[in-house]
Amino acid sequence: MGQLKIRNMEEFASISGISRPTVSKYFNDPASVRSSTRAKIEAALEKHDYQPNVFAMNQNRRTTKNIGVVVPNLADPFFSEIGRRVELACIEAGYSPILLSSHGRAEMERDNLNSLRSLKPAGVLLAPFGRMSDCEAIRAFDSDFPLVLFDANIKNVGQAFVGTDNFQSVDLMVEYLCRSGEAPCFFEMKSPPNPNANKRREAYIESMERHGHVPMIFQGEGEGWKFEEIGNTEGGRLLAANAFTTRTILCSNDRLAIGMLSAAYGLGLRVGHGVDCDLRIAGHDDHPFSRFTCPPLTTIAQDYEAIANRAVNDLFGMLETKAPATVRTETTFEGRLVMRESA
Amino acid sequence: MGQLKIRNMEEFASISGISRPTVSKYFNDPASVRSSTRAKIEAALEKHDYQPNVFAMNQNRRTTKNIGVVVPNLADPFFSEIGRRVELACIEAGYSPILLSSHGRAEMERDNLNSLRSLKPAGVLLAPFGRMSDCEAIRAFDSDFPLVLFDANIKNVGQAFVGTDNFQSVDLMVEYLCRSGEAPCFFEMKSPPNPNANKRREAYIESMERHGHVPMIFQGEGEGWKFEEIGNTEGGRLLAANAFTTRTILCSNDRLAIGMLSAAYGLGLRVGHGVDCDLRIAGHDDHPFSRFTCPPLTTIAQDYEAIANRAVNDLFGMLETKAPATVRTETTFEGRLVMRESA
DNA sequence: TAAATTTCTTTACGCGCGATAAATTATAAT
DNA sequence: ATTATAATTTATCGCGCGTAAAGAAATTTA
Repeated sequence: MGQLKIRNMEEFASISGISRPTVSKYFNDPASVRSSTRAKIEAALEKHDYQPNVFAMNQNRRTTKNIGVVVPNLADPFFSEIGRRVELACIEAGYSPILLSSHGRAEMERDNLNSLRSLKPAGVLLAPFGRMSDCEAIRAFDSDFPLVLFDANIKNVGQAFVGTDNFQSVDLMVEYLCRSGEAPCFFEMKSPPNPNANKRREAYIESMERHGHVPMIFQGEGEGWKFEEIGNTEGGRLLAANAFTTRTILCSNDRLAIGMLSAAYGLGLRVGHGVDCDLRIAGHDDHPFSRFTCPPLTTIAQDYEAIANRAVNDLFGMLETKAPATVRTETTFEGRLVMRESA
Repeated sequence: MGQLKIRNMEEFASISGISRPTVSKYFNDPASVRSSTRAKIEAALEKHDYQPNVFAMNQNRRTTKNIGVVVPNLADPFFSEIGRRVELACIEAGYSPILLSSHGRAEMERDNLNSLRSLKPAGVLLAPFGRMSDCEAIRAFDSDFPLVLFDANIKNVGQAFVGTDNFQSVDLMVEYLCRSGEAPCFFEMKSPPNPNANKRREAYIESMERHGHVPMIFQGEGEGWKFEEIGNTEGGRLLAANAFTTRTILCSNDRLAIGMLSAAYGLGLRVGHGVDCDLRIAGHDDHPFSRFTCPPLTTIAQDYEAIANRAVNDLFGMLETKAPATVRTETTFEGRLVMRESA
């Protein structure tokens, strides 16, 4: 690397034998300069490892290379997984992702968006809380920055939405459960903090009716994001009271199912699809630990990779075409049935 | 809020009736201006919601308010949990945390540190990979920025280290297991990616010998961070082969234990401390899901909150005193035995 | 080879703020 | 009221880079 410290672009330009404005142009877009000068710059770059001052760049550029990525809760493996992929896709595309978690609190989502404002992001990928969100704040943000929603949709907010088709995925599970045994009860939280819960309930009802069954919905008390605990205590209570009307239970998400599996184990109930089993439990999301529950959890796998990539592509598409206000798109990917032993 | 848009500090200063340098001083440290002028500024602030340009501030300030927080893998609940607390503690103290995950790859740890360089952070909190890390890079970073290590220690790197006392915690578990039954075997990965694994093995050996037992160590093949899978396949293989020399197994961490619990379930082995049980399994870390395994996992709880707070305090302490090179401190917190049903 | 085109250099200015010195004013202490 | 001290104003510079305009140089086209 370099012997002398390079303080600024001026110095680097003179060292590389190119004028500063041209060097500036290079860093903005290497393809915008002649290949011979590009070669000179890159030769100098190898010898002297200089990189432009980020703050000065961002202050003066019309638009930064910052991409905000906001998720409701990084402690939830679903979001840490999808956040990870989004982050990497942004880096790949030459942008600087800024990953922010709202730690399960809607007011922090608002704060995060406000923090992002001052970073003048080129665009933002947001997995909103949904109706818990400060929708006004999000809408305002939408009108100021390119915004793409993922995981949870808000009507007419953002230039695009990318997520999983809950109606398809839940129907897939209901169909499988019905075909392989009893029709499933549905277990969820009474006031769920996560946005897809309502969609899944509706999808369950619709699917059950289509299959000629009466929907059977059971709700657990409890607030916040402690799904496992609620699945354990509330689900366990219902199990112990023999409240479920069939011996097959579809949980609104895997974390509830994990809690309920634990409760079933404690009650000495044998979960699985075998003839010697007492009940079947299924989930939704293919949580990273669902493969290792006892028994392993039958669930719906969301296509993390596809969702992340599509969301990023949708955003970058509008960034590059600079399309001001084209049509808002909604893309949903199908869930995949993952058959394991619990149902 | 404001009617007219405020473009810069100059405008805001004139609106609030205070000179720009004083306003600048205020934003640097509100306590540094007289209370009467502070009141004027804050009055204007309420009416016109202005905030200084972050990029201009960071470009010109000697030191920014940025704090880098680098963890090996946000997908691991341990790090997402401790990262979360560190993040919040930084915000509380008026700094801007920048949370970066190295996604399980040591070379990305290096990249993350390099990215941070250009953000001129006031300080950095790093949970390093340990010997997998590019120690040279970390050392170089250490000499350029205030650095505090947490979770995993590297000799003489960083101004401070904060973590859990593995010797105490493992000893606590070994003692409990010995007193309540057989002495434990130790299960770990042959080449573990996480840095505390070696410490825990050594601690196990030391503790076993102190208790008059011969250490019995079993190692599973496998690379990377798929602990559950390795615990499941490799641990399951050892269980099936009846390879463990006692019926009590202490796993190097909870995620391995979770995998092994799943394997034991599949093998029809009854895990627990009851007289009717086939074996006992214990872990380490009090992973968020350990309460919901089947059976619930007996483990060691690390004091996340204390570690996070202490690490942040250590860093901010040296930031404020501007102590150049005082004594390097190492702080370890004790682990707490969490007795559940698995052992 | 000359003309047309692209790319580069030079020059100059602006971005929004931090920092500082000197002059001024407000507050506290005597 | 007088002095000492602290805080503020005024003025001016610097940070590192983006951007624009005009002319020079290199490249392509005719």
